[in-house]
Order: sequence, then C-alpha cells, then structure tokens
Amino acid sequence: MTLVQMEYVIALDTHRHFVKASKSCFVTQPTLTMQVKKLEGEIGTLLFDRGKKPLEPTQIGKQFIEKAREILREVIQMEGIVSEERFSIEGTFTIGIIPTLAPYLLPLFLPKFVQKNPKTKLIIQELESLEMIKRMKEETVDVGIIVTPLLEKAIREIPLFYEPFLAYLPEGHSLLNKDKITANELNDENALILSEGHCFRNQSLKICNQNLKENTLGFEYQSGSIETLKRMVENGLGYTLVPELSVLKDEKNPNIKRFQAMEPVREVSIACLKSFAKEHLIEILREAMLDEIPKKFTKKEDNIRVRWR
Amino acid sequence: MTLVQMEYVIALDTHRHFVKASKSCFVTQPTLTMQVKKLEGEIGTLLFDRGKKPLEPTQIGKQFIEKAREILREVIQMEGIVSEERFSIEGTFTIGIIPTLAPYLLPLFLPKFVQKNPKTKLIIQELESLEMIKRMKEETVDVGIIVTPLLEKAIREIPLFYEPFLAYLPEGHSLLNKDKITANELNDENALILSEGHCFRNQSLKICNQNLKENTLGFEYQSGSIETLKRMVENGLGYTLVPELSVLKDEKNPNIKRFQAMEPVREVSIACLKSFAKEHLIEILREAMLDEIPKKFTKKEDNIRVRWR
DNA sequence: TAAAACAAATTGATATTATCTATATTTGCA
DNA sequence: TGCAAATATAGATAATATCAATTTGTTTTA
Repeated sequence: MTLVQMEYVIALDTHRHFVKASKSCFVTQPTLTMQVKKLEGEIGTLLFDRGKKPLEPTQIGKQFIEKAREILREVIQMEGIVSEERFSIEGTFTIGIIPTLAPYLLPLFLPKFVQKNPKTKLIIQELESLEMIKRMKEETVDVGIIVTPLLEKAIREIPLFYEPFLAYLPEGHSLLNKDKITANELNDENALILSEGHCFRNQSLKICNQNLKENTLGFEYQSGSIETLKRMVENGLGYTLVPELSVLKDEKNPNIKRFQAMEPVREVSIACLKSFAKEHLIEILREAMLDEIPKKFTKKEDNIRVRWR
Repeated sequence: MTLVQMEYVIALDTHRHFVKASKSCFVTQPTLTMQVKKLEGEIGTLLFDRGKKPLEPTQIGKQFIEKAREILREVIQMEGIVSEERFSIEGTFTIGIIPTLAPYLLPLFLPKFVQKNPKTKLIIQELESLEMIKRMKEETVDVGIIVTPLLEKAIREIPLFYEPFLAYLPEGHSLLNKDKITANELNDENALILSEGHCFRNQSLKICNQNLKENTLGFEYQSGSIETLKRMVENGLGYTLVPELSVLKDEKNPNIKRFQAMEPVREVSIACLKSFAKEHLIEILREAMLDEIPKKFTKKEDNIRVRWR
C-alpha cells in the first residue's frame, strides 16, 4: 500500500468517475485504474463496486476510504509541522558575531530588524571564531555571523558578502601618494595586527606575507579591537589593515588605501549547524543584512577570498 | 513522501544505526540511507543529526517521527479493518438456496455448521435462481447456493460440486431393464418437468431435447418440488429427472437410472457479489458443504455440465 | 601513530514499477 | 443496432528503489 494509492482511491471516491478522478490527480486514467486495482489486489478486497453507475465504494471500501482520508490528512498535517517549524521565527535565538564585524555590522541592520520582527528575540554574543564554532556545536549559539570558509563538516555556511581589506596608513607613509596599493608593497613594513584568536589577524598576516611569530614593533597588542588599531595608526605607530565596513564613514580619508585587483576580501557568512532548521530565520537575517550593506560587497568582482584557517 | 520512507525513518530512530535499521527493514544500508536522505531533501530539513554518536533525531525530526509512528499505526489499523472485516463471520447473513437443492443439501451440512459457528446467524431463503440473482444484486441476499454458470458480471461464482441428473422411471417403463440410460432414449417420452422458474426445469428440458412450450401431459405442474414429481412418477404419470442428492437414500431403488457417460451434471456453486468481502464466511460455508456431500461429486469425471441459461 | 574495525556515504548497475499512449472492451442510450 | 462514454487492457518507456561494491570518515586497538 502506498500513499499515492490512497490518494487515488480517495479521488475516485470523491469523483465517482475514473477519468475525472485521474485528472484531479494529474495522471491518466489507466494509471489510476491500475493502482486502484493493484491496491484492491493487495488487500484482497474490492473497494469499489464498478457495477453501479456511477460507481460506488463497497461496504469495506467506505470504511477504508474514511480511514485513508484521515491518514492523508495527518500526513499533510505532518508536512505542516515541518514547514511551520522551519518557518516560525517566534522565540529567542542566540546570534554569535565576531568582534571585527560586530561594531560595524550590527548597527547597520539590527534596529530595523527588531522593529520588523517583534516576535523574534535575539541574544547577541560577540565571540571569536573558534569559540563561536564550539558554541554552535554545543548549541548554545544558534546562528553565527562569521568569516568563512570554516571547513567544519557539521556547519552550514550561507555566504552574505565579500568585504574588502583596506590599508590604513600613518601620516608620512611612503604609499600615501599612490591611488591603490598592492600587498607586496606592504611586505617589509611594520604592520599592526590584532591579537591572537581573531580570524582577521590570520588574514592580515597572510596578506602581508608575514609569519605569525613576527612582532617587529616590540610590544604585544592587548586589544582585539580594530578601533584601537586605528588609533595606533593615527598616532604614527605603523600601518594596519582594516575591513571596509569599519571605515564606511571615512570614505574621503586620504590615509585609507584600497588594494588594486585582485583586491583581498573576506567572505562573511551566516553559519549554523546543518541540523538547524529555522530556515526562515536565516532568510530574514540574511535579507536584513544584505539590505543595509553596500551593494558592491555582493557583486562578483575581481577579488580574492582570503582564508583564515 | 512515501510510507516506506516513513518506515525507514522510524526504524532509524528505533535503532539509531543505519545498518541495524536497514536490516530490520530487510533492505541494504545504502537503500535506507538514500531514502532517508531523499525524504529529508523533500521536506527541506534534516531529520537526523549524523554528527552525534549514536546519531539522534533533530528537534524537527523528533516531531516528525512521532507523527510518522502515529500514521503508520493507523495504516496498520486500516489494513486491519479490511482483513478483520473479511475474516469476521460474526453477524447475520442471508443465504439463498434454490428449491431443488434446499431440502437435500441443507439437512446435510446445516446442523453441524450452526453448531460449529455459533456466532454466525444464518437466515435461509429458498429462492429460484432469477429471484436470487436479483436479491443478491440488491444485497438482500448475501450468499447464494445456486446452479451456475449464471453469466452475471457482478456475481462471483465459487463452484462446489457437480451433481448428476438421474432418471426416475415409473413401473413398466421400457428402460427399466437397462443398467444405464442415455438422453436420446428419453426423447419421445413424456417427461414430468418442474414449473417455470426453476433452473432444474430448463436443464431437464435441455437434456430431454424438448422445447419449453411442450407439455404433452395436458396439465400444468403447480408444484415446484422434486418430491411431488417423484410421487407423480410413483403413481405412473410419467418419468422425471431428479438430482442425485434428492435420491441419496434410495440408492438401491431399481426405478432410478444413471445416465451413461457423458453423464449430465449440474454445477452447484456458492455465488455472491464480487464486492462481497466476507471471504472467510464463504470459505467455511464451502468447507461445511464439501465435507458432507458425496466425494465423487467433486471429482472431475466424464460428465457434461448442463447450463440452464 | 599506524593499523584495524566499524559506520555511513557514494557510485554504477539492475530490477521493479508507475506511468504513458494507444487500443480494446464494455455499457448505456437513442 | 449503432454510437458515445467509461473503463479495462496491452505494450513501451521513464523513473526510481534497490543492491553489490567501493570509498570516505571515524573510532578503537595494538
């Protein structure tokens, strides 16, 4: 017995006519005829009395059809449970976000988001990548906003945008007279890099071709904040790399230089466990962010995605 | 979504192990794996978290599985409705039986039958064939014991036995000195035939090659009873044909002559609507009768089945 | 740390079967 | 009796469930 056979039998009971019933199921009449007959064969009983015009279910057929209708209703209900569960965004969700994104991305989309989705309560946690991955796996964080690829089998990544790395140069820097710079030109200079744990640190080092152990300035960076780095640059302590969202409001600052193509970018994604089912939540979060970030971040351009692990 | 997929998912939830689950469903592991995956694809959600060891259903998976278990229980219940219905012989059934069988066949099997099946109440109706067919179609008779073939599309026939026609000859009849007779030898003689409506009448006329309109004795037979015919024969009013069951106790009566091969017989069957589902009732009725009638009635012998329509 | 053992996913081939088109048969009706 | 509508049947095809064999990934053991 199959659900399809049950559908056919129900359609036949509804229409009392093989051709009409088959049309209602979007199959041909022989298909429906055969399946009904096959089902009757399986259960060893005629379900319809084809002698009568229009045909009628037999006594047993009536009972069978009644039960079959009930069962199909439940199947539909079950499908409903799933999609409802997937669609519902009511409730409280914990969102993790990396510190190099949080102060710039959250203000862009959160105000409008909470206003639009009053039934969705968000708990925002600022977490470095590895901690966030751990928390997602133990399910104390539902959704992460994080730089990818993570190379984690259990985690699903939904790419959001590609954020360029820019160079923030101190006054008097030799590259300040250039329009766009290249990674090679930075090689030998002292870079101010974030403390360990930040994916942004790893990426900056990759771009500058430096080793992790290098620390040519002779002091340790305690702060994990892009803002601190910027203040240090402004005080002439060296140059640094910054993500573009952090300098959106400083467009005309002459000390901020773009890289020429292939421009290095970081891939920012929504991440969650593959088993996380609130598809709709992911979707509205994604749309809320894409609505607010610069459109060029989402365009496929001549850029190169920098990995951090 | 299919019932099989639901079974697989339930088995997987039960065993929390693809190999064990697949074995419990009598399929291979890839089969179960693929179907579960396909279902997950269809509903757009993971049902199991394969990351965990042993694997676990997801939040949605748990709800889905619970509902699926419920649905499969109902399907089994539905199958039960059908088979229970078919096997149950409790209740009251109306059995039609033709008058040329009733007085001989009923006493043979009914006493033992009612004793064996106390929960089965039978209402016996003596009905001529055409009336019985009508009654079966209108479902006021459930099961008929009748001579076949009926050539009725809506009616199912389950042949029981082949009952020979015998000739009952009056004293002084020219064939009394013969061991066995033939139909041709009866041709020109006056036959006592049942009144219209009896299938036995039609068959007798066929055997004697007589036309329906013939009535050479000059009086109408009011009685539809074989017994009356026999009394008439005993009073020298002519010969007649009798069914063997009606003379079982007169084995040594020299006035009763068998036909030589091909011996004419009538096919006695259980008949019911094709949509009649009490398979078991049919079966126990059949067995009850076959147990009591002479075994030779069921053997394929050199006989010829005489039709009545 | 390698090897062994186990579990699950993947692949490609095969068998099954649901479905289709075309046709035959049956039934009801003028 | 012939026509039209409804259903059944037949043969071909396409979809797919299944399997055996293999690969991949993970855990256990030596």
